[in-house]
Amino acid sequence: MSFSVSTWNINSVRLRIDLVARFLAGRAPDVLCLQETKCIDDQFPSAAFRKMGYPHIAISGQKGYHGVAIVSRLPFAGVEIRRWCAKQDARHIAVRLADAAGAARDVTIHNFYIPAGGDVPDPAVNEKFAHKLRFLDELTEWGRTEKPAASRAILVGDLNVAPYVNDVWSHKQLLDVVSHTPVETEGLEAVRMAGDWVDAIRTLTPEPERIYTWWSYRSPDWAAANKGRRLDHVWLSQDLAGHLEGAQILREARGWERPSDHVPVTVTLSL
DNA sequence: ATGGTTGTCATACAA
Repeated sequence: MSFSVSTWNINSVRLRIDLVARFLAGRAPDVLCLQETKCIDDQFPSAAFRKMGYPHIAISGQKGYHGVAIVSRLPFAGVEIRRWCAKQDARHIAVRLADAAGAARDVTIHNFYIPAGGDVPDPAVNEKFAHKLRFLDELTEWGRTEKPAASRAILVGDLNVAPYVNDVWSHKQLLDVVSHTPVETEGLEAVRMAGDWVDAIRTLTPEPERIYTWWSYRSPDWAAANKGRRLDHVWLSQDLAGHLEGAQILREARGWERPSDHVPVTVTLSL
């Protein structure tokens, strides 16, 4: 069985439900993980997803900010929502796929939206950056103590860190820019190592090939300038990494009408 | 060195 999971920071699921429909009609992943849904659970467009063939829906929303969701063709056996850094932010949701999911049964999918961290990369003067670093530390501790990737697990999301040299358009120019500072890139690497996760995208496309999943709205001609960053990730537990078949970063979605600043990332496994 | 855009909700804040 071929199993596919996508992750997409949609920057308001209500505003861009037609773009989600276009993506699902074309790519049809088994599971889609969304970040920055920006609405409370009652406002989530569940009916539209059901109509598109995604009847299984797990939501952790909040008013105006953040918000994550997982929509699926395959049924869930359980849903877990965790809170981080002693805040109520909706930045994580996980599902376990049910026996009825066939070969994908018992796969757990964690969907994260790590704090962006504000503009100034100094935790002493920027509380948002301090929060981001604390979040990374908590994730490392989570990986070390709870072993979330001990078996059949996938971690996806907008991790808001471009960890490697060729995950940004200019390593040198972004060393002091939030998302690519050494404390963040080393922090995310610590998270990955502590959990024993495998970076699926970089396994298929190793450095030094450049990979981006996000282009700022502030660049007037994003495609020509191509000043992107790889902020969106798919990580696999070791036992699933051997089943990795392919990946797709849908760059063209950045050029759709009224786009998100992030594009969908899809990984396919042979289970 | 600076300002550039977007969404939500209310005219500020987060990204």
